[in-house]
Amino acid sequence: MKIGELAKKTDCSVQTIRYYEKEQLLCTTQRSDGNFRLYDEAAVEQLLFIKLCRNLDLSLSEIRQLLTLKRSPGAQCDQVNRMMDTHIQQVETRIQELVQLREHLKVLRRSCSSERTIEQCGILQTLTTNQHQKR
Amino acid sequence: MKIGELAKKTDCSVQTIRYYEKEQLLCTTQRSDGNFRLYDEAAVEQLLFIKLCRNLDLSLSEIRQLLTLKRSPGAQCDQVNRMMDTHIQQVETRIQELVQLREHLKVLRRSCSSERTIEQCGILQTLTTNQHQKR
DNA sequence: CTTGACTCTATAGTAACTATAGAGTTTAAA
DNA sequence: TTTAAACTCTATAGTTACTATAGAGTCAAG
Ligand SMILES: [Zn+2]
Ligand SMILES: [Zn+2]
Ligand SMILES: [Zn+2]
Ligand SMILES: [Zn+2]
Repeated sequence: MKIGELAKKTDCSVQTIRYYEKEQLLCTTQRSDGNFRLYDEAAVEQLLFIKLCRNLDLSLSEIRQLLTLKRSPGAQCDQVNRMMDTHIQQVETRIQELVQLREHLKVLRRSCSSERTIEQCGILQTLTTNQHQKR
Repeated sequence: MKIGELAKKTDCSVQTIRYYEKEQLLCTTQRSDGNFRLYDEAAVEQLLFIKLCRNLDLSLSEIRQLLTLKRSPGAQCDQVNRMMDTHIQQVETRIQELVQLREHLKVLRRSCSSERTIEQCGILQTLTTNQHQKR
């Protein structure tokens, strides 16, 4: 199949597929007489694997590692598991950062109501005068 | 004061300050005879304001809008308030996405233990065989 | 008068795409 | 058979908010 069909089957844009090839996530394929890329079912599988990983927010570099690991089926699982653990930890940290941020934003938001002018704006005042003015 | 002192006072890198100038978050300043940028206290204030906004994850474009608004003190607050509301909503959404993602990752992680080989890896199997294999 | 610390501009790199431009290829209808 | 539409190719630039150079100029102290 040609790249357009692969794109449709995997719900992935044509440019993204070419990008993944350049980034070594998909190996270079056969080409037709007219220099069009030709793919088989294995390519569909691989691209779907990549998409699932991206949905888990794994980076392209991490996915590249996973693909390499898949090619040595006798090796131990440790690396895969460690990658997952690290990744989960990062997501956890990010969630906590965002929860804190949300609280900051909500407090700030409460410092203003709609009927004010910019001059009286509680939000802008807080952001401006915070620690460094009026002692 | 020169750019290095401003950088120290605001805990902001010299390159970032120059970048903010290019992006119109800081206006172009006076220059010394030797073409060095010269700043006053107002610049310190403004840069600290920008930093606080960045800590709230506001984009440079949003901050640019806020700075513009600050310059028309008679106008109404609506725009500021609307920007905050939108921003809070985005953070909320992102938190929910990440919480879901975390659950996915945890389930996936549980499908493997350390003593396995890649071939038996529950994680890789799940990612590979998901919907599209085995009917 | 030279050394070192500072500053200047311009350019490239980061991550993971997305969006062109300009050219060639293939398929189908007219 | 011509021609038009639809597809594909490569190469390049843009996105965000910086960071990191290179190569040159400025300034103060010793
Ligand atoms: Zn990760
Ligand atoms: Zn307000
Ligand atoms: Zn926002
Ligand atoms: Zn495993």
